[in-house]
Amino acid sequence: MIRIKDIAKQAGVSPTTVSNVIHGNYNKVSEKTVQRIEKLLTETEYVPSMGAMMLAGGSSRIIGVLVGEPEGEKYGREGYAFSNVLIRSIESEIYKRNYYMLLHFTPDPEEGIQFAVTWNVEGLITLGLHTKSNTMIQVKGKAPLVSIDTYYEKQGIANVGLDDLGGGYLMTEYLLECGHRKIAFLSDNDVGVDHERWKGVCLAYEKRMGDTAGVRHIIIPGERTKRKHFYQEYLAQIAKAEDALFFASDYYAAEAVVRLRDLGIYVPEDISVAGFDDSEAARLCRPRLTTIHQDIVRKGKDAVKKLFQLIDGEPNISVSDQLPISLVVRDSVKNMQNI
Amino acid sequence: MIRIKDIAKQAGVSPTTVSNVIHGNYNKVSEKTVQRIEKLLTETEYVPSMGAMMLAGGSSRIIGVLVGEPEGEKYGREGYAFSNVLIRSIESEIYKRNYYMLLHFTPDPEEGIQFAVTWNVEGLITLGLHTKSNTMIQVKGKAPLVSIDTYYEKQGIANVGLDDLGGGYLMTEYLLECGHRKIAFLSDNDVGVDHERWKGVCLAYEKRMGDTAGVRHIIIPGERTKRKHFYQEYLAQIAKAEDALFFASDYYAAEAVVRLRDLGIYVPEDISVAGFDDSEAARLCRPRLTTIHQDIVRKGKDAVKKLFQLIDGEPNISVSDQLPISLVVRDSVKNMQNI
DNA sequence: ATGAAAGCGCTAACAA
DNA sequence: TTGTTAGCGCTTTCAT
Repeated sequence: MIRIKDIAKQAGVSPTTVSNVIHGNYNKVSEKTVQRIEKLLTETEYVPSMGAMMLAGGSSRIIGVLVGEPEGEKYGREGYAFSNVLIRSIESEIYKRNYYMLLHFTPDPEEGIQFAVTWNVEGLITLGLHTKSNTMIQVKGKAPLVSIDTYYEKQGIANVGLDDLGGGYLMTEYLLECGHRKIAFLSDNDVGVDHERWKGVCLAYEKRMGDTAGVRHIIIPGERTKRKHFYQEYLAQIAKAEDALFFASDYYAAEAVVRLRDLGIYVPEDISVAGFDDSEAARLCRPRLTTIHQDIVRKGKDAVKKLFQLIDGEPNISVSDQLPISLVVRDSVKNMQNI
Repeated sequence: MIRIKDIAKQAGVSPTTVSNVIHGNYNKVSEKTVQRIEKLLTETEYVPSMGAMMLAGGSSRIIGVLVGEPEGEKYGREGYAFSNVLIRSIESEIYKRNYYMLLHFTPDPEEGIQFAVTWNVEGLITLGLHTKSNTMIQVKGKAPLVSIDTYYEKQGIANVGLDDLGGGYLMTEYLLECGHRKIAFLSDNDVGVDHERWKGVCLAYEKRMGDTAGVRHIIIPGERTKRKHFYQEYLAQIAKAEDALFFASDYYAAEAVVRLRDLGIYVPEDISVAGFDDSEAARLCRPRLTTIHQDIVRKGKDAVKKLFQLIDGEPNISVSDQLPISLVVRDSVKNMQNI
């Protein structure tokens, strides 16, 4: 391993000068020395020792990314494609800034804090953690924190999320336009993101119909096999009672389309189905899913961007971003008006 | 931040003693002191400074995980569910051993090496990297390396993979049993994993039929929209020419089922389709996919296990592991014998 | 069983 | 513009 000291000796200068060149403090070093040292740096394939940097400078160049798994095996193991795209996007943005991503999966905030302190992370991004957990990390940890898709009572923690309420609203508005009156919103919980979407559903329905009598929220099991049993017991009667089923994710919607078909109920002829996310599942499903589009890659990018604004101490940072959503009309919702 | 020095002062001992307690060198410290110090350690919520450890001890407790993206947008963005499950499994195993996972996405071996050296990683796991890239990292990097799903000309680099050849063999054997004679194997490349699977196809076919005249390998585009165009142009005629289509992944198989249906070709009535992986897509597809099962979580676990065997310098480590596969019969392959 | 002291590679305050 | 120096928190030899 080649050290700054070695470079300094070869160049006949002091370590400080080399350090200055490395960090681009060109105003402190003469043109010539810069060139000479930079040449040596590449020739010798100098690589910094992060341990020493962490110790001496107090800067680790590490961004910790904490991923919770609130619902355990939610979506079955492979429904996590969502977080995978997000993680790729986040890592790519972090790396671009010459930082590194230390990734840990845990729902436990204490574990998260310890993780962050141990590595002296310069910032933290969390996803899939509860409101409380994020708050605890924010309070006890000293690193800047940006959460993704979390809602807070009082503003205060930086978050990048979605216009979830708007998504629920937009889809419901569309379903109503298509003539559907009995609408069920199905999700595996009623907090945070899904709660907002449900609020959007109610809002749109009430605006158009004057009340929320025709709409209901059905909580389905997050665990795959439990959900399967739930559907075996209730799906037929749910389908009978509703005009349209609006799911909180495309994955759930695609799965339901298949389960309905197994029951001899066809989408959209017998019942309409809508999803959320505009994921691959929506395009692969037949009928192709009408859904709400969101840009996951951008979510990751924006989270990293906001985190670095926080790290750089920029003023006037918006605490909470709500990325836009849009309606994607495909084939899973029947337009009753055209009949 | 509380340091060893602080603990030492409070306990009235030297830093050395505290360090010994932390590292479980109990033979060097008296029973009493151990207890007193351990109590202090938890009370004060002592957290080690990794920077100092890296610098002083030379051990980073970091495992680098390198993920390549050889095919760019292969599978569309969200088909990466596979690597997501793997990454979770790997991280969990690493963390259990009190190590940490630094994750970086890059197809470039040079970048990977620099990454590893910068952080002085104690070991490296790679997935989705080319044979050459892994070899380069092995040669130039000094950290132990375990690759996943890579094949090498000469043995030498530790790898955890699958019995891919066996998988191709098993499925083809089954397709033949079902009476299919014209079989196409479809994948987006012909190296490594997919090449082995194809070899298995040929082997099984030749064993049963005496030659490989009825079997062919079709390379489909890895990029989603290109694949779409490819199918628009050729899928109908491919379907006409074959009895069964055996895809290198469930994702591709599920997608093809849908595209075929769009063309009015029904699975399995008009043509049989088989997948590989036994992923969520296989269960969600209708008809449910007949496929080859593999245990991705175990793949991750085994890779980490092997890496630590390497790190610990254990003797007699198998260089290359091939995890078992099994045939999962569902509904996408028609049994012609029963008609 | 315990402690003193040197040093890992780097940064940053201060001097020159 | 360049150099000197004193740590950062920890491990590790070597004394005691």
